[in-house]
Amino acid sequence: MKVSREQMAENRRRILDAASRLFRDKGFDAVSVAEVMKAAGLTHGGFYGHFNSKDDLIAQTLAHVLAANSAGGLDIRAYADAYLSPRHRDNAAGGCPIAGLAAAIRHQTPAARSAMTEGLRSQIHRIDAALPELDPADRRRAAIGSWAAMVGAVILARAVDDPALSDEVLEQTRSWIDTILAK
Amino acid sequence: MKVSREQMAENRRRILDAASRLFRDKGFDAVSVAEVMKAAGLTHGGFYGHFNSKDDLIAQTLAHVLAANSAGGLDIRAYADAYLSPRHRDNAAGGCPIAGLAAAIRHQTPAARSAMTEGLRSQIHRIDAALPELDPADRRRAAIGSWAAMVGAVILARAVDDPALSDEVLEQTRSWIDTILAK
DNA sequence: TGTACATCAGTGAACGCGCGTTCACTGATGTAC
DNA sequence: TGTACATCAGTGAACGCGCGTTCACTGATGTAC
Repeated sequence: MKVSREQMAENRRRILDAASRLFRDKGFDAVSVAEVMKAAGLTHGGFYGHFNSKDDLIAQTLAHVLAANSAGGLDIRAYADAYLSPRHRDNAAGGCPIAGLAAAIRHQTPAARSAMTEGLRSQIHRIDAALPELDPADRRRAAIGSWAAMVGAVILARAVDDPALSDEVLEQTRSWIDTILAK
Repeated sequence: MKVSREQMAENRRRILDAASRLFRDKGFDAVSVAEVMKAAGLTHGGFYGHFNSKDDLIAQTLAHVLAANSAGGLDIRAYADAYLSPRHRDNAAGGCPIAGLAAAIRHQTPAARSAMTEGLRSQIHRIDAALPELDPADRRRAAIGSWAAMVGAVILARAVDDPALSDEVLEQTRSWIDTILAK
């Protein structure tokens, strides 16, 4: 049955939020349209009233979640600590969409790639802005280098089945970045 | 028709080589068993004479390709240059299986995770051994930190649709690692 | 060494299943009067 | 403000397709004599 305009807007938001968590948790391919709609409290048939296709959902979900994650300034030390924590590693569904989905973007549509590119650009800019003590050239290099290390460490820590090695990857990367940024 | 024992062993090797390239290029889900067999010059029906399932193929392919990629010592500077080159970024099919597949391992079987864990362990050890000028604690930290940055940079460079940003991610990460290891 | 035949790697049609997508239908919304 | 009705968001059955997997069959291999 028809619902009010506000209800429809809220349903759309719930679909995007559910998709965002499910995609980060299980990957694009392993999540079905029906699963997303069920998690949003709807049935699968209504999906195409909101999106043109699953690919469209993927692109819009990325834009949605990357916008939400790129707000505000940050304290680089505290940010790296939280990013490289076991808590973040174990919470892919609610964690950084770049760490969770960047590797899968290669096989997605141009719209999805474009959303990821803008998310990465703004994230690098945020980290750059959080390193005021460095001069501009070093700053950009440190922003990109430390961000690559953070993303790589979380991906590797999540891939590994040995908890000790997984913890070590996070801890050593955190310590490495700390040491360098403190130099 | 039946083939000789040597031919069968070669067929098995060709299946693993084809799977290794296809998985790195397109991901586990996007490659079908039939596609792998065709790339190996066989038909899909014979697949189950070599492997128990697609999951079994994935696990054995990982062990196969990670073993091939972990042989020999390395010169860290030259290795980082090649790893963080546009050539490596653009050659996922023939490139590092950790950069190409680590993020997808989370959703695979325990056997596949275990193969990836051993591959990562041996790669960290190789880099560690390539840094003899550092004392042991710094060495391990530098090995893990720089490896995380290399893997992260290649994944990010492959995700991005802007060639200039993609090149910059590689170049700045290379420069960052160089600067640190030269300190 | 030569021959007969049991073995078994590879073939290709067929299966069942889950997926993305479509569509006829329902009934609450919200507008025209 | 109240009423009649056109609109349309959501429902759930159904579709077609590609996938992983199975299986009866083929014919070269390699062993027993």
